[in-house]
Amino acid sequence: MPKDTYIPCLLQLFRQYGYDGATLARISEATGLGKASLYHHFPGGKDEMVQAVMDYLERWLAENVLPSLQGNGTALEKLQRMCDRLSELYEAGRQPCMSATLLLGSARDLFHARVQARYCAWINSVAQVLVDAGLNSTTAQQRGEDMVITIQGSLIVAQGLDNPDIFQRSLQQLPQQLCRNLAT
Amino acid sequence: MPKDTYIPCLLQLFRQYGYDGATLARISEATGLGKASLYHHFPGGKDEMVQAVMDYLERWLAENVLPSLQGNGTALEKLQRMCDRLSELYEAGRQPCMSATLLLGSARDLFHARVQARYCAWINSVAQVLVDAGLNSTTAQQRGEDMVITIQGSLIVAQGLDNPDIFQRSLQQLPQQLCRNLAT
DNA sequence: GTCTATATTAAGATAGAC
DNA sequence: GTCTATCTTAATATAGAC
Repeated sequence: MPKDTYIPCLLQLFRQYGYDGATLARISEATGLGKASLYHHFPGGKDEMVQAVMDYLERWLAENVLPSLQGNGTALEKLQRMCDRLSELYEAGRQPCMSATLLLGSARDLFHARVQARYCAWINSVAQVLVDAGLNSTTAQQRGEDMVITIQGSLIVAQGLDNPDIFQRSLQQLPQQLCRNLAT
Repeated sequence: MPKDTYIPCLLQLFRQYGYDGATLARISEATGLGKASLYHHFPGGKDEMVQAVMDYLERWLAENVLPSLQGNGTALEKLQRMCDRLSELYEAGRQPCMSATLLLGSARDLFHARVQARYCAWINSVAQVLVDAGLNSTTAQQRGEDMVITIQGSLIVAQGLDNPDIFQRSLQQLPQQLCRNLAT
C-alpha cells in the first residue's frame, strides 16, 4: 500500500494522543502494519510521520479552506463557507486539533516553526477578506487572531466538557462576530 | 522538605511537557530529588503528582479567582478583577494551561472527569455574575463558556505564534465582551 | 512491501542502606 | 527524607529473510 493510505490514521492518532502518546505500538495496531513496515514508509520515524500528516493538512487547507475565502459572495458568506469546512476537519467538534496537541507537549520545539507559519497564513487570509470588505488592517488582523482563538478554544472546551455542541455553536456564531460593524 | 514545596515545579513541568513528556528523569532534575524520593512523597507516581497539582490549582482558584467574582462592584469590575488573577496564573500568556495539556494527550481519560468538573464550576460562577446583572440564564451560560473558550484559545495561539501579547489583548477585551448589551 | 527477531535505550517503579 | 542500586517493562529503531 502507498504510504498516503495511512495518513488519516496517523492524523487520528497524533491529534488524540499527542507525539509522546502515539507510540509505535499504537500506530502499528491502528495501521495494521508491523514496526519495520512503518520504518520502510517513514525512515525518519515518528518525526517524519508527523511531517507527512502536516503536509497532508496543508494540502487539505489549501484545497478546501482557503478557496472558500476566495470565491464569490460577501465576507460573511465566505467566512460561513470556511466554517463549514472546518467543521468537517474537526468532525463537528469531536476531534481535537493536531497543531494544538503538538504545541502542548514535549515535541513543541520540533514542530513549532511550522505551526506558527500555518497560523500566520491562516490569520492573514481571513484578515484580507475583512480588509476587502472595508475594515482597517489593524482590526482585521485582530479578528483573524480571534478566529483561531475561537476555533482552538472551543475545541478544547468541547473536549473538556465532553460536548461537541459547544464547538458547533461557536462556529455558527463566529462569522457574524468577525463581520460585526461591517458595512457590507 | 514538605512535598508542597515541589508543587509549583511540578505544575511547570506538566503544563509544559504534558503527562507523557514530564518524565521522572525531568522531574528528578527539576526538583533536585532522586526518583526514590519522589516516590516517597508521591507513592502513586506521576498520577498522584498531577492530582496534587490539581489540588493546588483548585485551592488557588477558590482563594483567588472565585472571590474576585463575589466582591463589590459591577459585573464588569468583577470580571476585570478575575482576568487580572488569570493573567498571574498563566504568567501573562507565557505559560500554557495544564488542564488543556492533559486533555490533549494520552492521559485524557485519567483526568478528564476532574477537569470537566472544574470547567463547569468556573462557567457557572461567571454565568451567575451575569445573571445577577440582569442577563437571562441561557445567554449567561453561553458567555461563561465563551470565557473559557477565549482563555484557552488565546493561550494556544500565544504559544503557536510565540507571542504572549495575544493572550493579554484577549484578556483585556474579554470583560467588555462578556458584558455586552448589559444594562448596568 | 511486509514480516520476525532482536538490539538499545529509556521509561516507571521498588528495595534497602543511611 | 534522601540516596544508590536494581528490576521490569515498554519505547524507538534496525537487520535480514521472504
